[in-house]
Amino acid sequence: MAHDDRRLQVLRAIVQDFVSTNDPVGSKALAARYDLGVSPATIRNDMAVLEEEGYITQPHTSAGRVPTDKGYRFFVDRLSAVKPLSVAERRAIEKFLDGAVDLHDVLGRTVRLLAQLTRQVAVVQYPTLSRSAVRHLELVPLTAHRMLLVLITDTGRVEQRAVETPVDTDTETVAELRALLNTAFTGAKLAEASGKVGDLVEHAPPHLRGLVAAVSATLLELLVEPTEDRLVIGGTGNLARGNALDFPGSVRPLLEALEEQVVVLRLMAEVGPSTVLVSIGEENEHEALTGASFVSVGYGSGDQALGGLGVVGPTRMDYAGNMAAVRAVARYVGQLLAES
Amino acid sequence: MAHDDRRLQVLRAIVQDFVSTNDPVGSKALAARYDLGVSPATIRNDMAVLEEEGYITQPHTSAGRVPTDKGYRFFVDRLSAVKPLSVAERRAIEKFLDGAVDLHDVLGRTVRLLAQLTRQVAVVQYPTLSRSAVRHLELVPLTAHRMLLVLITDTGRVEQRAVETPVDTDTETVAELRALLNTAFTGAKLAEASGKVGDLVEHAPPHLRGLVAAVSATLLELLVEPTEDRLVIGGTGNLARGNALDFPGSVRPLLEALEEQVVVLRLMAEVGPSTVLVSIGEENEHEALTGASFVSVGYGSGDQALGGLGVVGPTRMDYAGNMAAVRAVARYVGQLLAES
DNA sequence: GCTGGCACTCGGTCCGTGTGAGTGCCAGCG
DNA sequence: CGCTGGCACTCACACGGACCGAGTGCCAGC
Repeated sequence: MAHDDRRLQVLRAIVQDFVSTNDPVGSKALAARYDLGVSPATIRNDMAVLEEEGYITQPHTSAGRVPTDKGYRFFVDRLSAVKPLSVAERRAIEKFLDGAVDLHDVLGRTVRLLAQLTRQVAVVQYPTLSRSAVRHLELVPLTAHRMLLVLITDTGRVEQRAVETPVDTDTETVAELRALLNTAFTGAKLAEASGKVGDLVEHAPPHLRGLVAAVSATLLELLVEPTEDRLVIGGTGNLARGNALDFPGSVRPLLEALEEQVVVLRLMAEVGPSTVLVSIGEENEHEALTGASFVSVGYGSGDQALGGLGVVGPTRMDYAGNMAAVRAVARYVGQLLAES
Repeated sequence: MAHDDRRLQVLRAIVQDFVSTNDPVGSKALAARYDLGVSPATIRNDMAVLEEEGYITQPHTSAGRVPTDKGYRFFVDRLSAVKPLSVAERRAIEKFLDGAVDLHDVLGRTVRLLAQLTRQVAVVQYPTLSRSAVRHLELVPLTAHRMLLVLITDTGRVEQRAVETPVDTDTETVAELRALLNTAFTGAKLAEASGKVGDLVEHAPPHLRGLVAAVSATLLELLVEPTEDRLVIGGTGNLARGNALDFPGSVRPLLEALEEQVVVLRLMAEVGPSTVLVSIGEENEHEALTGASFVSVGYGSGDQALGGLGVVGPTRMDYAGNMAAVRAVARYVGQLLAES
């Protein structure tokens, strides 16, 4: 019915207006700024219904309406068209990311780029180890009973750990060990690698078995642990930008939650490439994020994400724009990593 | 004279009181809380003098006094005793830093530790490459004309860069090249390494010369560039903690300056180990930091610093405590890196 | 089912007042 | 000569009432 239809247009207008002005929006202002073809009084009726249904609310009696989390959710799911990026923006992305020299640099540029495009806090996850493949394993002898295990993945990540060896080793043994490891693991997805470890130890020549076991143990640690703790964050200054109203209490818990990383990583765990995930206000499990929204997407060349990236901002954010920016950046990053 | 002496005690009391209460401090409160042995009226006279000399100021006519940057400077230089850390704190430091698995982890823990101890924003610089020594150089063939150069330093840093080779290479050539590089560079300070590059190219066997040149060029890049862009920041949530008065405008420019990294790195460039550097308010060159103070010190085993670490906070901070914390943490980090 | 009119609500702002912390100055005291 | 108590003065800030205007809900009429 034209009836319901207009009501949704009213909701869309409210969201758009509130996002751009940060003022609760009243019926009169709506009628003036958006061409809804009806009078303020009619809009008021629609607003009353929308409020009853929980899509909007009034901060206080004589103020305009503000979208609720539910309102934003509806807007994101049903009312917002994907906003294609301008040519200039696409070019900016390319230009910004080109010339990155290594993974660290790529992610650093990415996070700055995202923060700049969206004017929000940007987060970028390092490529998960479990979905990367081993490019090379290197052993560097430090002392007779100590060596450094270096893992280089096809996504450009480099991880390292010291290994205490049970027996003294000479360079020759190390070379042998290195060859053994690389034959076994090079090219293997890290997720599969964990499975191979047992095999390897079993089939290792007797004089190396102890060493292989020690190194494998460390390698396993490498595969499991650090997936947790790698996140690049940027644009935190944007939190202090908008109206103080954006974040009810203060930005402090939010900053702390971001530094925790775990919180964000858990959110990112759910994203795949191609589908942009939007988590709005109260939908976020972590308390510190209940006043914020999170827009994220996975990046990676294949169908499985290597990692996630996204932005965090007030629920009052430009969802369409941020979703577009996040998706576009993820696509470029995916390409970039596939190339290298 | 007892005269001047008391005036300095008054200044010290003002700083201490203001730091802990965040209220401009009046003559009466001073007389009550600190045992200065004189009446408020006398203190008022001293305060008038201190104000004339520029050590304190009144926010407005009928308010108490607040230290100026000059006042803090005097306090730091002449009035504050180094506050030794409690045994519990020392133990906490040890406990917190032990169990770090690699450099990234060490620095991550350090920054969290510092932020927690001081309740300020903490910054930790990665060990400068130029003062580290080469532990190992690794070449990983990617394609026939592309390889990855990995530099591992004695401080645990790992840097990598892709190298486009002018000619196709096979594994044997790569092995030869690797051996050549490691004989030339292993153990060398990176600062010296730059000098050796020319020599190496000249004396390289003819069939490798092109390769050596290409790799060396990349190596040089590695030595120069990334010293700029490595900084770990933590505890930014602490900025939003204290009174809003602490940072006049907002915390935004400060957050942005911190993300810039360059600003902080320039400050850190000046620090050596053993001497704690304190930069107060207007003393900071960068505009965004003029409302903040910066306490930093170098860390490293020898007499030259491998890098710097420190905290950033409002000029109204506990200088003695922060200086002690920063120094203690730097000492532990230095030890930790020397061991590994 | 839309519209214009109308009474009502209530947060924000402005303004005048009171209050209290803090000051500077001064005369007197040890 | 320096310290002290007293005193008049200043001024930010909190409090409270009045006013204003945006916005609402409701209702009768088209």
